[in-house]
Amino acid sequence: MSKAYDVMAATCPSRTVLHRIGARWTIFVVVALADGPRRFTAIKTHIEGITPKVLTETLRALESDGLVRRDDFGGNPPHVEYSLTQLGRSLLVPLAAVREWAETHVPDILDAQSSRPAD
Amino acid sequence: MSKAYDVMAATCPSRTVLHRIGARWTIFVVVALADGPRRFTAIKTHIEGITPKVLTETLRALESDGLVRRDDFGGNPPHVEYSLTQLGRSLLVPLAAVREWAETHVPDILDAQSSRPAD
DNA sequence: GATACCGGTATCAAATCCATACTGTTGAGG
DNA sequence: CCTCAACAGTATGGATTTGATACCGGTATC
Repeated sequence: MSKAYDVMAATCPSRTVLHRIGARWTIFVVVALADGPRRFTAIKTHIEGITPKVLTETLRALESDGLVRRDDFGGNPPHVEYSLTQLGRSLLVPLAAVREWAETHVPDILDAQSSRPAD
Repeated sequence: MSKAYDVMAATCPSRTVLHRIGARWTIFVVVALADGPRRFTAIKTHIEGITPKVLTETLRALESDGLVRRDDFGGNPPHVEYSLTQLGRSLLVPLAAVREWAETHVPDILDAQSSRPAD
């Protein structure tokens, strides 16, 4: 079985995909939507420190990639819900693993940053 | 077992860690080193389109985080090898999954980008 | 002498990110 | 009526990151 796409090739579409995933806030947003739909403000509150501008951009990008769905319930005050699509949920699997890795290995990295490399 | 670190907390060190992982080229470099040590130029060639400046920065960052080791064999022409540390190899596991996801789901995303979102 | 190899730097422009303030609409409180 | 808050964002302008391109030193080879 040969691969149809190779992330290392400059012209491969998978490169674009990976860059999107690697965008600064993508992983946070996807993980934030892991437990179900959330409203804009809820996401913003949940992901501490994200600015509305960047959150909007990230959500729009994820939406156009088909990872996130935006449901506007209209009315007032505005009511918009964001949720992961099927595709988004499938991405959640590897991203949750990355998040877990990050939370698990914080001490190792803090350690490495403050000491001489040994390994 | 409760979590010691929470990526969603603005002040949590895991946030920094995750941002590093999410840095534009980190995943490419880590994956590029998956099969063993490589020299600077080899990495640069392998990851098409990365510039030397960015590669240097990424490698230095990964090195200071203890994910990559830099071995300088001196001599001339220069001979420097980069390899994953134990910690780096452990990160490879989730990152390889992300890479795989990217390569697998390219069609879905291209599709979503060109059509109206339907979920 | 000219050129290539290797592992990077230097320089400057462009894209992205961040902090902060502000918008429009409507309902509630006074 | 006037003011304020809630929600989902925009606008602005500056800081940070990224990227493109050129260049460096030392050796070996042509």
